[in-house]
Amino acid sequence: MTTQPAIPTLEDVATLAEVSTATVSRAINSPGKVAPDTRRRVNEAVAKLGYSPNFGARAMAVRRTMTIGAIIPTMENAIFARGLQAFQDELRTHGYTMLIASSAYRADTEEEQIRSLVARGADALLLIGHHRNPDIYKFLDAQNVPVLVTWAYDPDADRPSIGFDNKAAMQDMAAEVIKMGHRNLALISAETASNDRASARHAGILSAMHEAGLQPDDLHYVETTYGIEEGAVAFEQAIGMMPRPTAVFCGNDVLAVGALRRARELGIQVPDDVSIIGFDDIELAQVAHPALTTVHVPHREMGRLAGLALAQLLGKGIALKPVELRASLVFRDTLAPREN
Amino acid sequence: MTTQPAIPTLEDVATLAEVSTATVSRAINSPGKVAPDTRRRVNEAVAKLGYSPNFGARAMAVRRTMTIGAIIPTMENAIFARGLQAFQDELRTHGYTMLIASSAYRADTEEEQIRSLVARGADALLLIGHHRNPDIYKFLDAQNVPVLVTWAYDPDADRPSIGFDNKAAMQDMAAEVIKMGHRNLALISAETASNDRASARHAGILSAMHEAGLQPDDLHYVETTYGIEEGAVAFEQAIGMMPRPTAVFCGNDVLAVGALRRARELGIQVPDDVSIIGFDDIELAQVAHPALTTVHVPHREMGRLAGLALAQLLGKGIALKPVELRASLVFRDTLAPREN
DNA sequence: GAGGTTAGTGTAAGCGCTTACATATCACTG
DNA sequence: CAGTGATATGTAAGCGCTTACACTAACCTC
Repeated sequence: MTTQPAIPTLEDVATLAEVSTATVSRAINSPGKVAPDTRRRVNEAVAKLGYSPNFGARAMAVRRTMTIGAIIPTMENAIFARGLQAFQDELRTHGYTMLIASSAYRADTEEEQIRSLVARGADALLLIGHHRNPDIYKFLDAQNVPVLVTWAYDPDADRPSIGFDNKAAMQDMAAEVIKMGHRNLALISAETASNDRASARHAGILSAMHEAGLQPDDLHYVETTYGIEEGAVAFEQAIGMMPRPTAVFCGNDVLAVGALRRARELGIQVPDDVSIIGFDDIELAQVAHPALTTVHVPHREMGRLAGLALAQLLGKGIALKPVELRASLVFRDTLAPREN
Repeated sequence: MTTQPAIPTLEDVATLAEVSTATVSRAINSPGKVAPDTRRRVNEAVAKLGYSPNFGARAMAVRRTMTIGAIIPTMENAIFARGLQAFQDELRTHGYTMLIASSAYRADTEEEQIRSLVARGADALLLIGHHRNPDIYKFLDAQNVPVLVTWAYDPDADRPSIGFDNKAAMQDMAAEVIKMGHRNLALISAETASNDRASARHAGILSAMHEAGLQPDDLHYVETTYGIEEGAVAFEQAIGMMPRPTAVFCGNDVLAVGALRRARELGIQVPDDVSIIGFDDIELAQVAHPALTTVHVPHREMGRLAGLALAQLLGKGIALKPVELRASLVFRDTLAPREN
């Protein structure tokens, strides 16, 4: 059994290139400060040894990582994928790297992930939604890690957010649905325990109902975990309630697609027998058949602006400012007026 | 303007708790070695200061990170999400953390990501597919970072893989399709340039055709980038070729769903006018209408086994062994016999 | 040709942590 | 009660890197 060859370090490179470690460091990080010939020798040594700088050591010496952490509730089902992609692309143009973690919609896991990303030296964090344990915000302050909230917008929260008003968006949609004559409504909501967007969307419907003079009790409410199958099960439950709903709101498109499928399986016509409304406007919404009526979220714009804001904060010290984006209603084929 | 409060370090905790840094370190990492009373004092100091250990410094001192890197081609569309989730879950039970990066199906980006994860101290790497620049494998050897390949299986490759035989799986499916009477075939393939799974699937179809006495020329071939819309466009192209194909294979379910949609838009009946076959069996496949006939990939099992293998390698020095899993055919509603 | 730049390089301290080793206590044991 | 072992803690070196500062040599400038 041969002994492991040691992993090459800066010093090994320096020895091989016959220069000091300082020069190697400079050759790598600011090539302009080094004579061309020296640079060449260093590069050759790097290549020959298969040298890779130790990120941890570097981070320790310069005291920043050029890394920004993002924690999203889920990686499945692409709800956050598009926005994150834009976020990452934007960061990249500014020289930052994104580190990503997912919390499975659990507050305790999210907290763990926050601590882990901070430990890994994230220079800043992107978080989804405002609501979380105040202790963790205190911790972030102690660690001096700035936080930007997205997928939500609340100018009054103590952390800046770049996003849209979930409640207002859903309220607009609900108002339209009510205007079309629907009176018996249902909502299949994602779990609201640690998801302030879900509660806001719920509140939006209630608010629209209130404006239209409907009673909160007129809304059948089913709460379920995330997933297509879960949406299907919830739909079956909702459609069985009395009086039977003529319009079923879903907290997100994934649940809506599940609902749509189950409706088909039950022989219930959409939108003739029942209307189904989603939220998010992910790609799935267009592919579904019939194509889903939903609330369009400006994923890419949100991600891009968030990346820009954070890069500018870190790079130029420009403070984070709340930015409100508009969600819009997308009417496709799953919503129809209620004939009376 | 107040000056930034310094970020608390081990030493700050030590001072506050009136012990040495060594004791704090022990109190945190092996509480059993520290007197209960001391431990309490340390914990209080940690909480009070909002202390978080510096991961980089720790990694440097212990020379490992308990972190495993995974690089997947894409985060959109959830193809890899389920497998990765299982991978992560398994790693977690062994005390490892997963770091994830996506390469957008680009070889150069993947190489960058590999270097970045290695720099960050990944103790091992999970990679999709065997094929990549030999230099990068050399680099990984120099850095002494073990690699496990997945989503593919090739016992003859010089790196161990845990996955399935893409060619054989697609060949099985193609044989069935041919047996059903289809003679005019088309394949909408993902880009094969840096995607050995895509080429293997292509090869599988050709192989089945060969067995059945068909000519390779009888397969219309369209290559496209990843995405639902891309699948739709490619389908329109494929269906216009002469002789008109009666069965269209797709390199993955995402392309297949796009094809399905375009077929509907063009008024082409599936499976009466044309059969459409996917690959992967992601959730989307069941939701599509008609439900997609596809090749089921054992995502979860693959992820779990990969995680286990890596954890055992790192923890107990158990060498990685290639493991072949079986992909299976799932017949749903988009494939029908060809009436002659 | 003395004085002043500038470019290129080296020396060494220090980033925050772990851990081998040394030391100090204390409770037994025979 | 000297000797032993267990338990708890401290001291200090070292992990791989960056960078302030110091130094040298070459090149101007007047």
